Amino acid sequence: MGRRPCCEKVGLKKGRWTAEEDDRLKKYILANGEGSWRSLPKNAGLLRCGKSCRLRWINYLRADLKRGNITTEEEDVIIKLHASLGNRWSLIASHLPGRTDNEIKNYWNSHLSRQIQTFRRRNDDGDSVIVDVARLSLPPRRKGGRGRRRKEEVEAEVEAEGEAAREILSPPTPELERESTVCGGVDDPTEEEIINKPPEGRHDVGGSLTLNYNNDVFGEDDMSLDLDELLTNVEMEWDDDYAIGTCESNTADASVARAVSDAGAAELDVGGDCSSISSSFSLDSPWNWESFAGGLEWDAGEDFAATVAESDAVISWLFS
DNA sequence: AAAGACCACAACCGCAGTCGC
DNA sequence: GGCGACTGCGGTTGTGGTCTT
Repeated sequence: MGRRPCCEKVGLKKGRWTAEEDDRLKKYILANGEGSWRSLPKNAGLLRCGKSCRLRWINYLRADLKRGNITTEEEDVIIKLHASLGNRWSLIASHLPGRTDNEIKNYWNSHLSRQIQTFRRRNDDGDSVIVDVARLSLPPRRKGGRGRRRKEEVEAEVEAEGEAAREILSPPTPELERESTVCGGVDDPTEEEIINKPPEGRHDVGGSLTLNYNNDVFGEDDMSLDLDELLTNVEMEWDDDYAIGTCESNTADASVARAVSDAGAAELDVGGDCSSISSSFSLDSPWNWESFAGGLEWDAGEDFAATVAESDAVISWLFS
């Protein structure tokens, strides 16, 4: 026994909407308001499924939709939110006025995921435990529901999620307690080398960092999240305009994204199922571990108090 | 100029959450 | 509490336009 179709499909039209259908739907909704999608097609004189009408209105006909390409700023927001929220397109869209979840989903699938996939590397012999720290504190997904939610409910949810998103976008910078042997055993480049070296070529940097999370949620005093594998091999490739970060990791779902600000600062995001770590640094000066760690920011979720107990890096510069 | 490949985006489909009866 | 109706969401597919050969 199959599922009952969402609406009677016999005789219903599928495929692209015509201008006349758009006009009819738009006029009906402007006159009668949204909702009652099941009965809407019949009342509006459309040979379409109610779901199709809803999609058409939400993704195309609504007056508050923003047209045009996704801007760099919007792309930045999408990358950051996706690193923390995953494929929760509607939630991501709620932070981009005038953009729909479908639009963002399409943009991600056709642009961003490919970019990121290009720089993603996997190490098949990894057995690291995946701890999705950032997502643990998120509210559960809400799906469906009959009728409209009360306005207060919606506002409260948007506000709560907005707070979370703001924290993700600008997390507090933790105080780093660096050990004295940060560059142990490896010769740093001289100041002259740094000054004279143009921001191009290849900088290979190896480092490790351990973060300890005080975790009351799991009833453990101290849950250690070892990021050694995550940051074992970070390679920076310089371009005229931006830096691209790649990361080799045993963590199955670690990913790296890049973002560029107008000021010329680059940002390396290490996201995915291992919390979210990012560091900003200027392209005007050569990249190094100190500047990366100095600008280190992360989002550990509101239920977690994150402290850096140990930070340890072995650095090597290989100028090509 | 034609054919095939590729890409972007619109639209569809099925699942799942919530509500009213 | 069970069930069906309704709706929102995310994955997937289809289609038209553009680019490449």
